[in-house]
Amino acid sequence: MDDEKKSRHSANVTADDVALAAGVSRWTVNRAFKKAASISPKSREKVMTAAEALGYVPDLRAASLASDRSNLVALLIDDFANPHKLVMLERLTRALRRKGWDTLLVNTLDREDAAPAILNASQRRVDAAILIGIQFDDDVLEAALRARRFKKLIIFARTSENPDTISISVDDIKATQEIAAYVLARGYKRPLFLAGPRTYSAHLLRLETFVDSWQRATGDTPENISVAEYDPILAADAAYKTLSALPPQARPDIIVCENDALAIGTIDTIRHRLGLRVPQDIAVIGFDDVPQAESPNYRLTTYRQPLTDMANYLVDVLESAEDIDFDRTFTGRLVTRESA
Amino acid sequence: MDDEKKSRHSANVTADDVALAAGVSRWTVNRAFKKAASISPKSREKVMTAAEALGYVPDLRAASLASDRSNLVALLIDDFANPHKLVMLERLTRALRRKGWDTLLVNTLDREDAAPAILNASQRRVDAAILIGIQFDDDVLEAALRARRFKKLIIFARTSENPDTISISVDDIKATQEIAAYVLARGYKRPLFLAGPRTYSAHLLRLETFVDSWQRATGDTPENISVAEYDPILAADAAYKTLSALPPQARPDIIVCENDALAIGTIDTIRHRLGLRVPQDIAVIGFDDVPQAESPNYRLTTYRQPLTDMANYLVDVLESAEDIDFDRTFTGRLVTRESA
DNA sequence: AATGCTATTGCACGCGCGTGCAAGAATCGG
DNA sequence: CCGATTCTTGCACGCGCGTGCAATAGCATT
Repeated sequence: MDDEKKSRHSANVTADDVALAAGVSRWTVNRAFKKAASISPKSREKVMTAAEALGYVPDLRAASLASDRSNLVALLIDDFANPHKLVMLERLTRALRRKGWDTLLVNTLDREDAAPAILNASQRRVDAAILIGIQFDDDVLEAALRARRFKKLIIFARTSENPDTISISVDDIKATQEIAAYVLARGYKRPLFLAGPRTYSAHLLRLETFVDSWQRATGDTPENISVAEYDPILAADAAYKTLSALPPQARPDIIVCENDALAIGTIDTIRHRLGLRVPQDIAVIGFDDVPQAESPNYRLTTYRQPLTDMANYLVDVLESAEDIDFDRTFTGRLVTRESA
Repeated sequence: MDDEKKSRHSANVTADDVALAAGVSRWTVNRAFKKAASISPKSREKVMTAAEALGYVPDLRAASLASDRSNLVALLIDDFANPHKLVMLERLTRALRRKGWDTLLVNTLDREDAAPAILNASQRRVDAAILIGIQFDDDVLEAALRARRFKKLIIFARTSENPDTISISVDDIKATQEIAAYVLARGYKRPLFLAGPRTYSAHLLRLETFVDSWQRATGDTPENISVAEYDPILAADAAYKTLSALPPQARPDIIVCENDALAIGTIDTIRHRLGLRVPQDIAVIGFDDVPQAESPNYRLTTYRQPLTDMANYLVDVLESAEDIDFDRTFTGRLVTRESA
């Protein structure tokens, strides 16, 4: 109709149009779209029908600009090899969306692009950044902190000693102690710990805790090996190399893996390349409880993190305004299946 | 300093502040941040140093609002079980970011929340929506189309007959014919096709093509079974049920799977639950070439989609303004390993 | 019917930047 | 050294909505 006023932009229907159609002011229109607004049921109804007819929905960019609150978080991820990340993405996006938050997915795998990507997210004025990657401690984390626009920087499912950071994770020490106790109780004698990259101190926690617990209980120091990435293929190779070099009587009777990705690669290797049985010849324990762990072909004993609770807590943290110390660890549980 | 004018909002440093510090106008400041802007090297430098000192970066929300171009795409995904999706996320986010696009991750797994989530993305005025899920044909796709704000609706790595949609995918027919020819050439006699959900017509393409090709070449009609989801666990169960019911001489000598997730579950079952060898007793072929396929434990023969090319093409589509028919299929290649 | 109170509504101003054009500065040939 | 070009720069106006307060309408009470 009046396409004069629609100057440059492709005739967007705006709150003004709806206001005109509904016979109210623009502000009433926008109020109709907020749940906790003071508006009479009548006018809300009028507005809504008019809006429906015109195909109007509020523009979140403008809302964000005006309110200085974007309801957007950046999800930084640098690990696309571990299927468990997919589970985390699902849980996080779901929990966030439930409370009206949107998720900007930022790929920081390529270290060159990581800093620009983070900067870019900050230019979208995200309200927080969530890290669910691996190698964040160094450059990436620093870049994220330097782009000082993140009101909150949350490390999810990993501990971090950085004080500028909110860490939401499972209690690794408690978890690993539980695993060690289980291994002991089941009568295993020669555990081997298969760890991920050793570069970052936080990653050593499970390894150290396991070694400590075992030493304390038995006096023996368990062997351990580590791989450069959390990759089942690398785990498979590392396990093969170690195990095939050992005479049968010197073989570990259980391999405790830092996570399920490593555990699955290990099981595959034990069976196919070494021709041994799991758990009869060598048992395996993982960590995370990925979907595959439940498969009849793995039946992996593993430690499940309460991801949903953690995600919900994360959203609570986002919503709360105070600037207190939000760090929190959760307790998961050992899921015992047939692999150990 | 002058915190009077910073009224409600937490003293954001804006282009005006930088302009003041650099002794230029606000417009010059913003020009300095666009690569293709007419600005003298001198003033750009002045602006940049001032910006650096003040910690200024342009606000993309405001830019988007003013220009009616968000440089944001919504990535709709409803499948978090297949690790291949993680690879797709990596490739897509990388290709997009390279050209200045950001990615909004929208979880449409929960059918209840799918429509609101899509609506919400449209309220962020994303420039396009990309679907990389599975069950999109019906409600979700319709919801996406109904939220008529997506300038482009792209179906990635899957064909779609919907005319309002841009489909970027691998040529399934060609690919499956190549697989069928390979199976034939390797001398297999009794193939079994393991398919995914049958609900959506597009998914039947590989199955139908394989059956057709095989019939044409041999006169025989291959058996086929299907599972309700692309889930290795379901595939494992289905394969077990079918194979264990068959006497050895009636067993298929090769199982052609609609994708790698199914193939991996199948291999696990053949080995562990049936105690048979791959490929000597039963060979297996997949589709996608997930990272696991390369593992020494699987060595899966599979069909690799040129994901990077496809992602780059997708970005090209986003950048081009014309409203032509962008549908395009790519040709991948059969990666032969030891599983078949 | 007047009064007092609360539930609704309207509005001025601002959020930070892009567009398109016009004014000003720099450059060049003769 | 001057007028003609070409670069740079500045600016009015608008993008669509939120905030906080003032104005108004609605309602029950006496």
